[in-house]
Amino acid sequence: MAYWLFKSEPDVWGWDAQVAKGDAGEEWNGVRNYQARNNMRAMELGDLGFFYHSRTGLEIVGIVEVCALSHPDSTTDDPRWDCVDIKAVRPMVKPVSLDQIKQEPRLADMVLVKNSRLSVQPVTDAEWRVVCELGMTEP
DNA sequence: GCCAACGTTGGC
DNA sequence: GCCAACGTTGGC
Repeated sequence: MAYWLFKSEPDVWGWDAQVAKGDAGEEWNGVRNYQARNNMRAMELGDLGFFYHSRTGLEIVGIVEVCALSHPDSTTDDPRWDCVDIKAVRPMVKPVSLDQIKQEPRLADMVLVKNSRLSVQPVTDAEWRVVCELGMTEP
């Protein structure tokens, strides 16, 4: 069981859109970066991830679950790209802002801080617990 | 809206 | 296989 972080611009695909998809979930498509793709290929059913709003918002707003293993990305014919499906699990009771994350010493090594451009990132168990604590939600 | 950082592309 | 040029991302 591993933890991840998914980034999206809320204007394009935000938490509300994800919630609207319900338990069926939705393809996390459109990723055209090898590192991000490889992270998705490593995911297992039931893995959890944070849902982060980039550009506008700059905060972790909810928790999602991987509900389909990596498969071809339906938005392209290019066989290089595939993606998992994710579904919304629950919102953060209190969204966790990038500012908070940067100010929390225990989160200093988060990929979000170190390599903010990677759109699908791994999160360690320890980081997961700290962010859940800040977000006042169950780990 | 700007621009630094990063990833990808393509000519050599 | 190198690296300059280019495109994209995302915090500010």
